[in-house]
Amino acid sequence: MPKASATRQRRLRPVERRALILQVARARIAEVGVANTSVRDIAAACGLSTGTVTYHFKWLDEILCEALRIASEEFITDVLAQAEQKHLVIDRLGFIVDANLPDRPDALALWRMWLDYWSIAARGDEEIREVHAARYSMWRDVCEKEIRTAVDAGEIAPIDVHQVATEFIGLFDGLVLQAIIGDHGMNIEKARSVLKNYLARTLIPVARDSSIVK
Amino acid sequence: MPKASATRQRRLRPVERRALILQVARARIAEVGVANTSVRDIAAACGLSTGTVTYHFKWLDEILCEALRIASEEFITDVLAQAEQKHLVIDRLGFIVDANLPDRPDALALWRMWLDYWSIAARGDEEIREVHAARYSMWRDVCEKEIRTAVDAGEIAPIDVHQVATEFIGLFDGLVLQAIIGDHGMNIEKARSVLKNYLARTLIPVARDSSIVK
Amino acid sequence: MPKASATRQRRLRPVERRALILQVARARIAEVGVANTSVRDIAAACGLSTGTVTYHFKWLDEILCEALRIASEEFITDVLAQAEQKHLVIDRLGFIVDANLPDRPDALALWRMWLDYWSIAARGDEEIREVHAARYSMWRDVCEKEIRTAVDAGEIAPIDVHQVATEFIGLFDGLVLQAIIGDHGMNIEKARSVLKNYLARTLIPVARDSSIVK
Amino acid sequence: MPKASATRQRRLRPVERRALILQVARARIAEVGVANTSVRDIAAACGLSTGTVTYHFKWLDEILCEALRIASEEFITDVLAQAEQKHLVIDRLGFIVDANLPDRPDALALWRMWLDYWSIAARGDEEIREVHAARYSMWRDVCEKEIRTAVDAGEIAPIDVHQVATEFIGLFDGLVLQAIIGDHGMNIEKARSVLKNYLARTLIPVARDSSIVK
DNA sequence: GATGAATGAGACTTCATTCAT
DNA sequence: AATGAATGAAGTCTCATTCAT
Repeated sequence: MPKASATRQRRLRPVERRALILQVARARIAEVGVANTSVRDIAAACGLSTGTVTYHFKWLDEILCEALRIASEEFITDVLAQAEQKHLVIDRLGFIVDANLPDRPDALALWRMWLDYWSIAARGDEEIREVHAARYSMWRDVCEKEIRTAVDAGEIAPIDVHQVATEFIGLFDGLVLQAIIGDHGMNIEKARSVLKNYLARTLIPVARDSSIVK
Repeated sequence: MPKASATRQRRLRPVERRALILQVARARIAEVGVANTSVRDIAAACGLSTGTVTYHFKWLDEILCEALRIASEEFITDVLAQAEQKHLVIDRLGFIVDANLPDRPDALALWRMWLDYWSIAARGDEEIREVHAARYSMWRDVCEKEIRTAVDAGEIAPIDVHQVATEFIGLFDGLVLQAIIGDHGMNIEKARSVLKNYLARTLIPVARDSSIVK
Repeated sequence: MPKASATRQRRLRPVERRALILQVARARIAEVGVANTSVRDIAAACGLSTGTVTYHFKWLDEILCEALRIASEEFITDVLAQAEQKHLVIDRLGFIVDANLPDRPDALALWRMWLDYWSIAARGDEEIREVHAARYSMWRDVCEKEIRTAVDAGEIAPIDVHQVATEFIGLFDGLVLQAIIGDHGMNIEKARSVLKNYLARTLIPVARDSSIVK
Repeated sequence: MPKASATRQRRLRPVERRALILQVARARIAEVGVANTSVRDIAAACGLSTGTVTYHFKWLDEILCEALRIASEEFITDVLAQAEQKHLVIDRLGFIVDANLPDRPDALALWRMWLDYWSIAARGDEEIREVHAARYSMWRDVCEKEIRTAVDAGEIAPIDVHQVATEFIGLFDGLVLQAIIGDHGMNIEKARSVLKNYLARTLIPVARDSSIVK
C-alpha cells in the first residue's frame, strides 16, 4: 500500500535519473569540494533519498568519478566551441586564455574542482587519472592544432608546435593554480598578463604586406 | 615504521615532542594524503596515545598546517642549497629542474603533498594559503635572482627577468602536476625535456670570446 | 532493562522510533541524571546503535530537551487528572500535595530530573527554560483556578488568590528540593506536614449551616 | 637542576595553597557551572599546573565539594552578619530577603551554584548532602531565632515559629529557583514582593502604644 | 524504481588522573 | 611542593553503505 507522498519523486529511467543526480553532484562538488560532498548532501540537493542515490550508483566514488567526467566533457565542449569563434587564427589562443581564466565564480569553482581531483589522481586513483588524461589529451590537441594552423597559414613564424602547446598548457595550469591557492605573487589578472606576454613573445607574427595582426 | 609501544613514552619537552610528531605526520601525509591522515594514525605511527598528540596540538588542523610549514621550509632550504652548488650561473636553473622534478619516491610524495594542500588552500583556508604564499615568494625570488645575476653578468641576453621567472615557476608546477595526475601526454622525463627546452630557448647565452662568470 | 540485540531492529517510522528513544532516554535521565546520560547509554538501553539514535535526533541536546518536554507534559496531564478526582474543592490541593510529593521511587526520580534541568536552565539554556516556563505556567494556573473556585463558591474565606497560589507552588518546590538534597531538617513527610499546615492556615473554611460544594 | 621558570609559583604550605585553589575553583564553578569546571580550568585560572592542583586534592570531586563548603560557610557568615544589622527585630527578615535575593551578578552566580550542587546532592552524593545539610541547619536556625525573638519580645503576635521559619526558607528557595530558571511567572522582583507579602501577612505586629512598626 | 531507517566504524576532541622529573 | 607530559577511556557526531519495505 504505497502512501501518497508529497515528495516522492517521479519515476525516471536509470539513465535519466543518473544524469540528474550527476548534474547536482557536480554542482555540489564544485561548490563545497570533493571532501565535503556526501551521499546525503547529494540526495538532499536532488530532493531524493539516500537510498535512491545509492540505488543508481554503487559507490560514492562512482558518483565522484562520473561527476568529474561530465565536467571534463563540458569543458572540452566549451573549449572547442571557443576555438571556433575567432576567424583570425592568431586571436584564438588569446580568446581561450580569456575564456578559461577563472575570473567568474563558476569558472573558479570549476578550477577548484580540478584541484580536488588532481590530488585524488596523484594518489593513484586509476579512474580519475583516465578522466584527466582524456581531458588533457583533448585540450593539448586543440592547442596544438590552433598553433599549427597558424604556422601553416603563415600567420606566425615557424616554431616547435608541440613544445609551445605543451608549454602553454603547463603554464596555464601552473599560473592559475598559483592564483587560486593564495600565492601573493599571482592572481588572475597577473596570470592573464603573463600568458598573453608569453604568447606574444612566442608566436611571432609574420610581417607581410597584407597580414594585419591585432 | 615505528610501532606502538605498550610502555609509556619517555618524557620529552614539548618542542621536541612536537617536532617528532610533525616529522611523523609529515611522512604520513606525504604517504597516504591529507584526507587519510587522522590523529589516530599519527599517534599510532608515533607510538603515542592520541591524548599525547592532542596534548601537544590543539587541533588536527594545527598538525596538518605545521606539517606543511616544515615541508615548505625544508623545500626552501633545499632549493637555496642547490642554488649554491653550481658555479656557472646558467647551469643553476637546469640543476634546479633536475633536483626538484619528482623522479624519486620521496620527491613524488612531496609533490603529492603540495597537491593535497593546494586543494585545501583553493577552498579558502587562510593558514594554508599563507604557507603556500611564503613558499612561492621565496621560490620566485630565488629564480628571479638567479636569472638576474646571469643577465647582469652578461652571461645571457637581456630579458624580462620577472616575466621569465614567473613563467618558469608556473611552467614547473603545471608540467609536474600533469605528470603526476596521469596525463598520458606528460611524465617526469617529458617535463624535464620541456623545461630544459624552454630554458634553452629563453635564456640565450651571449656568445663572447671570454664569457664572464661569477 | 532492555538489552542490546545482535540483530537489526525492526524498522519503525520516525515518530514511533523517536517516541521509544525518548521514553528510554527519559528513564535513563531520571535514573542516572542528565550529566550521566550519553548517546551510547541511550542507544544501548534501546538496543539500538548509536547511529540510529543520532539518525533520529540531530544532537544529544535535542534528546535531553525533548525528554524534559515529555516529562513535563505527563506531569501536567497527571496534575490535571488529579485535580478532577476530588469533588470537594478544598480537598483538591491536599490531594495534589499527596500526589506530587516524591514518596515513591518514580516520583523521586522525576523530581531529581527537575533538579538536573533546573541547573541547566539556570545557566541560560533557552529551550530548557521555555519547557520549564510552560510547565510552571500550567501548574500555577491549575492551582489558582482551584483556589479561586473555592473562594468563589464560598467554600473558603476570601484571599489574594494569586499570592497564595504563588506561595503554594514556591513552597512546594522549596520544601521538596530541601527534602531531596539531604537537608536534615526536611524530608518528604515533613514537607507534607508543612504544606498541609500552610494550606489549613491559609485557606480558612467558611463555617456555614450548609456548605455549598461545586 | 631546577630551571628558572618565570611562571613557577612560589612554594606555599599545603593549607595555604589549598585555600587559594579553592577560592579560584569556587569562582569558576559559580561562573561556568560545576559541569564545565575542569582541573585544567582551575589550574589555569590559578596560574598553576594541573599537577599542582591534583597534588593538593586527590580528586576533582574533592575540590568541588570543598568549594561548596567554603561557599556555604561564607553564606552563613554573611547571613549572620546581616541578621545583626537591624535593631528592630521585625525588620531583620525583610532585610535578609533583600540581601539574599540574587539581584546582583555575584548573588545570581551563587544561586546557580546552589542549583548545580542540589542536583548532585539529589543523586545521593553524601559529602555534598552533608554540606547542604549544614547550611540549611544554620539558615533555618537563624530564621527561627529571629522570629522567636520577635514573638518573645511581643513585637509580633504568637505563631508557630518553626512552621513559619520552615515555610519562609522553603518559599525563599522555591521562588528564587523559579525566578532563575526562566519561569515567566516569576522573577526576582516578584519573588521579593511575594516574600514580603507573606511576611507581612504572617508576622502580625502587635499593636501597642509604643511599638512602632514599619 | 524508490525509499529511508538502521548500522557501526571511525572521525575529532576532552579530560581526570598518573608519575617521572 | 610543584611540574607538566603522557595516558586512555569516553564523549559526540558523521557518514557510506545495507536492506526491508
